[in-house]
Parts: sequence; C-alpha cells; structure tokens
Amino acid sequence: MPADKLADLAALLADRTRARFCLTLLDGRAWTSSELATAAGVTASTASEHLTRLISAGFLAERRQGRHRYVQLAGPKEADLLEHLLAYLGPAEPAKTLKATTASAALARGRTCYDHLAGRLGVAITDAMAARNLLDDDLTLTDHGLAWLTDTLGFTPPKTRRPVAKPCLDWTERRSHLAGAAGAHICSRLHANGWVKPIGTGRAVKVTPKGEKALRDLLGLAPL
Amino acid sequence: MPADKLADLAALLADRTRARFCLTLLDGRAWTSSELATAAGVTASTASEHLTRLISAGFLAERRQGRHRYVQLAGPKEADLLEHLLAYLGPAEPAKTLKATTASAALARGRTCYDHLAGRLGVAITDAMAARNLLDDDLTLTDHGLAWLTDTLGFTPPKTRRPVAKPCLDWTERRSHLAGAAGAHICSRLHANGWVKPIGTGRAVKVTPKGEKALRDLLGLAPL
DNA sequence: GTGACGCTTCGGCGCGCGCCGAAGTTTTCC
DNA sequence: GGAAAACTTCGGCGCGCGCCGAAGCGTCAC
Repeated sequence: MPADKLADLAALLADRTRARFCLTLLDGRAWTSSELATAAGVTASTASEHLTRLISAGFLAERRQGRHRYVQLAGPKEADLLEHLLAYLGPAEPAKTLKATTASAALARGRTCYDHLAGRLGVAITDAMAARNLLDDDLTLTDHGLAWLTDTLGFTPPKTRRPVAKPCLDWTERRSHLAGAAGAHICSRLHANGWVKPIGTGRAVKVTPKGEKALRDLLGLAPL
Repeated sequence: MPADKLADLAALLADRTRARFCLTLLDGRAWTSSELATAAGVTASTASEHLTRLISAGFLAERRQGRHRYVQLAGPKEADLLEHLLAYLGPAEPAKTLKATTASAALARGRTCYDHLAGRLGVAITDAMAARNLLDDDLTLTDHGLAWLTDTLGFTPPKTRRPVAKPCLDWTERRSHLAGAAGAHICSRLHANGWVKPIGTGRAVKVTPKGEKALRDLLGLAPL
C-alpha cells in the first residue's frame, strides 16, 4: 500500500525536533549529534533517538568518527524533497525583528541549498547560463555548456549515477535553479575561488567584489 | 519557526488513513465522507474527524451538499506536493499478483493526476507538444501553442491566478508533464471527445481507437 | 591510569492521537 | 409525520511517541 509508505515518510518529518534537524542539515554539511541537539533545544539522549530513527529510515546518513557521530542528509533527493515541502509552505512570514529581517533578506539574496547555490543568486546564474545556451530547456547541460564548465571551472562529470544537471525548486524565488553535479561543482568552485563567502554561520552567502567581477566576465551577470 | 510549520504539514500526512484519503483524492474528483471511509477501511466517525483536520489545515476543500460532505484536494498545489512525495518514494515495488500487475501497468501507461494527464500518456503528449514548439523550455505555453490549443481544443486561458501551463513531476516516469490550466483543459477535452476513457474506477485511463487517430493527427503521436 | 567527553540505552512519565460505538443532528425519502 | 441515510459529537480505550535523567560504554586527552 503506497499510502502506508507515504504516511511513514511523512511521520519522519512530523516532529518538531526531527524537522529542525532536517532543515539544519539542508546546509549540506555534516553535523554532530550534540550540535544538532543544542540547535534544536533537546537533550543528547533525545537527539540520539531521533537521529537513529532518521538514519534507519535512510533519510540521513551517518559517519562515525572517533567519539563523534557525524550526520548529514542522505543525498540530494532528500534535500530536494525538503525544499519542495518548504516551497509548499510558501515564503516565510514577514520577520518581526530587524535582525531577522536582514537575515532573511540575506538568505533570499543568496544561499546554499544542500550542495549548490540557491536564492536570487542561484536563479540568476541559472538564467544567465540558459541565456547563453549552456543549459537546455529542462536545465540539462548542453554540449556547449559542458565544454564551458570544463574550460572555465574545471568540471568533470562524475562516474556515479548522479545527474549532471537537474532543476531544484527555490522556495523564495519559486523558480528552478541548477542542481545536480554541475550545480554542486559551481558552488564549490565559487567558494574555492573566493567569489562567494558565507555570511555568519548559516546558509546565507554573499558575492565578493572579486566574485562580482568574475561573474560579470564569465556570464555577463550584473551585481544583484 | 519554519521547522514547526514543516512538522505540522508532515503530521497531516503522517497517518495511514489520512494518507489514503489524500492519495484517493489525487484523482481530482470530489468524494463524500463515507466513500472515503469505506475506501480507507475506517468508520464514518473516524473519517469525519480526519477530514475536519485536513480541511481546517487547508489541505482539502469541502462542499456541503444536502446531507453529503463532498471533499477534494484544495488545489493543484496540494496535488503537486503529493506527487513529489510519491516521486521520492520511487516507483512502487513490483506487484505480487497478476491483477495488481496489470493494474499498476495500466496506471503507468496513462492516468489522471489531479486534473491533468500523467503516466506515459501525459509525458508523451507533453513531449510531442514540446517537439512542435507548442511548449517552451520550462513547459510554459508558447504563443504558437496557445493559438494551437485555442483552435484545436477550444481553450481559453482562465482569468484566475492559476498558471496556464506548468510542469508536474511524474512519479512513474520521473519526468515532467504538462499541468496547469492548459493541462487540465487537455485532459477534460480528451475525455469529452471520447479519446480517452477511465479504466475501472481508479485513476487509470486508456486511449480509445478514436483517440489514437486523433492524437496521431494532432500531434503525430504513435500509439503507446 | 584517570578524567572528561560524546553518545547510547533504559526506565518512566505524560500527553496526544487514532480508533470505535453510541447517541445526536440534519437532510432526504416515502 | 415517520423512517432512513449521511454525517458529527462525545466518551472511552489503548497504544505509541517525545521527552527527560540516570546509568553505561567507548574514545580521547593528559
């Protein structure tokens, strides 16, 4: 019965603490059990039980290292699903404090989504690539685009089953942006080149002056 | 806190009975409370409580008519979300009985998804339209496509906020197909013209001989 | 070794959910 | 009017979940 599987899946996320864990992990990084516990405001024992449940359901992946239990989303599929659920909920309600306002504005401007770029920045890059015929109709990479990525950013397609390029829905922009191996590569290269930098400790990123120039040169992208 | 909203949303679907309700309603029709109760194998009182919960959360819409309480998905957004969750779960495990096998094969061949066509049929129509430049990159209707739809199928874009054309993810084909007002219109016209017919009582549909000819004439579509 | 640290396991508490049957309300049918 | 049908409300049952604190276990630092 598919309904039962659906209910089981939903039940995984139907708890405030587990939901917080998953949203926290949307930044694509691996967190330790205790970090997640403090972030969600529960004790270590509670967190441990939740993590075990999420992991044995295959939604999270763990990597034990010494006395630490590192945990992250099992893969892009899971990140995708979470983004879709957030997209259904719609843009977050207007923030009440000044601090929260600037924080959410920063998030909307640019952020990482699991392992690729999202927000206005992610959408702008995707649009610019599509305008230059680097991306196809359905956000697959064109031959031209593959060559471009290889030349400019040293991209080599992975041998794994992971799609090279695929759309991911943006919950602030309500638009598709580039995910998949290519999206992840772009994100990591832009970080490595110092073209984008994380703002604070969250998922928000900003484009550096150097990055603005590079993006203009490469893609004709105007500063956001 | 967005995590709390996420948890609340997930909790809506985190029950076998409510999940069955929602999947049943994916056919886009309105069902009465008691129909859903028998379909899910619970008593009327239980069904009533679940429906109240789903409705007050805004996930379902109700229309009271005499002594009946008709209920349906609140809108395309909800259908979309359900399809995404099903897509995450992946293709249903191989059926064990012959009857179930033919039933699921029929579903994969063609079915309604909320109010438009899905399965191989839905994807094939979408692809054929894209190949003829009736649809754009991101599955929006081209000017050419709008004219074509108006001429051949008597389509007029709605005045509502509903998108004329948008992609919907197919959980059997893992491909996008045409949803939105245009997708809904195509589905209803194909039914009205007798080009497709429901198989049994579920969401599966088949193309009639008349429909095969018409689809070949209109879109160059070979029989599936 | 000794202690601190990170995590897990266990027992226990309390709440809330899902279910039912019975009784009540509203509508329809005759 | 009376009876039947569709649905709702209520009381009650039982289970399971989420939480914690305490105890236990492996790992790291000194």
